[in-house]
Amino acid sequence: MSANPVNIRRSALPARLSHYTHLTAEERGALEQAEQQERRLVAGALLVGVSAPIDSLFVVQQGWLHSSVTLANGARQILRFHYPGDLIGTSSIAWSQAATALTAVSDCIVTEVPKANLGRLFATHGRIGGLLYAIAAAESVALADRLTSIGRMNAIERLATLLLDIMARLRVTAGGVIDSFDLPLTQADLGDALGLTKVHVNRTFREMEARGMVTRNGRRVHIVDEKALIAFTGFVDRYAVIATEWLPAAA
Amino acid sequence: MSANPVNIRRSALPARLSHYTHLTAEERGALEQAEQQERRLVAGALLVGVSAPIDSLFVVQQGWLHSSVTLANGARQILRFHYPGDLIGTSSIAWSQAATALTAVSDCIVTEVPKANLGRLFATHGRIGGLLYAIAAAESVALADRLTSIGRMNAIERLATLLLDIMARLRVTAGGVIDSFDLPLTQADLGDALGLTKVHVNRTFREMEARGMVTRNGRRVHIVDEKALIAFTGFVDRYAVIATEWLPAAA
DNA sequence: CGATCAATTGACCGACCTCAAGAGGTGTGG
DNA sequence: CCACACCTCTTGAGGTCGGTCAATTGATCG
Repeated sequence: MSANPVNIRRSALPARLSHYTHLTAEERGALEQAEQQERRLVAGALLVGVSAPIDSLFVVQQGWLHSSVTLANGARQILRFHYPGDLIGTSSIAWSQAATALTAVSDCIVTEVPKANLGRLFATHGRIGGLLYAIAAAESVALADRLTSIGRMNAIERLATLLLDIMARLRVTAGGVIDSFDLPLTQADLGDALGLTKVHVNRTFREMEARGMVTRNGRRVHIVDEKALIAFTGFVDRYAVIATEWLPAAA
Repeated sequence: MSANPVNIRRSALPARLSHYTHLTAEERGALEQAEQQERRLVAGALLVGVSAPIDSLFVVQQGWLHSSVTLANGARQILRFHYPGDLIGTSSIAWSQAATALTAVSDCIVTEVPKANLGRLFATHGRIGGLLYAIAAAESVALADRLTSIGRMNAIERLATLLLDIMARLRVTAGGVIDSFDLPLTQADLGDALGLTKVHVNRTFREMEARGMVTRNGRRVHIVDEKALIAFTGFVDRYAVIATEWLPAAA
C-alpha cells in the first residue's frame, strides 16, 4: 500500500487526460496536487446522498459508481455510470448541495478534490480547464444519447445501446479491444437506467439471447457481433476521441 | 441597427455570466472579443446539421433554438432548448463534427465564437473558464432532469415539467417573475422533446386544462398555480442560482 | 379561394407494466 | 454442515398507458 493521501501517485485523472492530449510534467503535478484523501467504498455504498451539502468533487480511481435520483413515488432513475478517470460530483460545482446521489456499483476507490482546488486549477492551468470542459461536453452528448434512447427507442434497442455504451467506456481504461465484460448491475439497476421495469429487462435480455445478439454467463456479458449491434442501434462511441487542437499549446 | 460584426455591444453571454458573478471590465472585453460575426435565422432554419464539419460555437443573442437528432427510422428527439445567453454547439468542442442539429425555433440572432478563441479564453481567463464549466455542469443536471422525466414519469408529469423548465429558463433573461409565456413550439415538437407522439401531447394538454393546471390561448401558455405544479412534478429550477464562490477572486 | 399546416378527436392496438409465484444461488447462524 | 433468510432471476396472466391510423376542424398564407 502506497497510501500517501496527499501525493497520490499515478492518479487515474491525469492518465485519462493524457489519453486525449499530452500533459506536461508540470500540468500533471498540478492535477495530482489537487487531489486529496482517498476513500474506499464497498459495492452498494453511498458516497453522496441527494441534497447532502458538499464542497468536493471526486476522481474515480478504481471500480464503478452511478449517479441517480429517486422520485417522490419511489421510482429511481440512474443517470450515468462513472468509471476510473472520471471527475464526478460535478453538480456540486454549480451548487453547494448534491443534485444526485452517488453510489458504488462495485467496490471502488475515489479521491477527493475540493472545489477550491479545482478553481485554482482553472485559474492557473487554463489548458486543463479547457480539457475538462471538452470532456464535460462529450459526457453531455453521451447523456443526450441516453435521452434519445429512452425517448425514442424500444426496449431491445435501449438495452443494446447501454451495453455498447458500457463497453465503449470500459475500453478507454482497459486499453485493448474487448468483446465481453463483467456487468456488476442487477436487472433492476438496468431497468432504472433504461426507464424499464426489471421484469421487462429480463424479458428483453432473453430476447437478445434468442436473437443471438449476446450471450450471458453469470455477470459476464458477451457481445456476439458488435458491428451488427452498432448498425442495429445507431450507437456512436463518444469516448474514443476528443478534439484538443483548439486548446493553446502547452506552456 | 448597430451591426458592427466584430465588436458586438452588449452581447447576451457576458450579461448571462454577470447574472451569476461579477465580471471585471477586462473580462467582459475578452468575452466580447471572442465573439465574431452575427447570423440571423428565421424560425425553422437549420443553423448546423448533424455531422456537419464545424469549428465554431454560437452565442444565442435573441430567440430560441433547439438541438436534436433524427434516428434511422425517422423518429426525432429534441435534446435541449437554447435561449439568449446560452453558449451552444458545445459538442463541436469535443469533436470536429456536430453531434446534434441546431434549429431555430423562433426567429433568432446568434454570434459565432471560433473554437480557437474559446481556447484562448480558457488559457488567459481561467475564471471565465471555470464559470463556463459551472454553467455546463448545471445544464448537464437539467438534461439529467429531463432524462428522469422521460424515463420515470407519465405524460402529464413530463409535459408539466417541461413547461416549468421553459418558464424557469425564460426568467433568467426576462428578469421579473412571469406566469405565462409564448410557446413557439408545435405539439409535434413537444412530443419529440418528451418522447411522446403529437397526438398524445394534444390529449395531455387538454387533460391539463381540464384539471385546471394551465390555460392556453393560441401560443400563449399560462401556468395557473405554479407552486402546485412544482409540488406535483418535483421540479427543481436549475438556472436561478449557480455557485461561484469556489472560483478565485477576479484579478 | 384553394393549399398547407397545426390542432383535435375517435377507434383500436400493442409494448410495456403490474401482480404474483417459483427457482436458483449465496451467506449466515445454529 | 444443514436450514433458513434473502436476493436476483425467471415466467405467466392480465391490465393500461400511450401509439397508430384516420378523419375533421380551424388557422394561415399566398
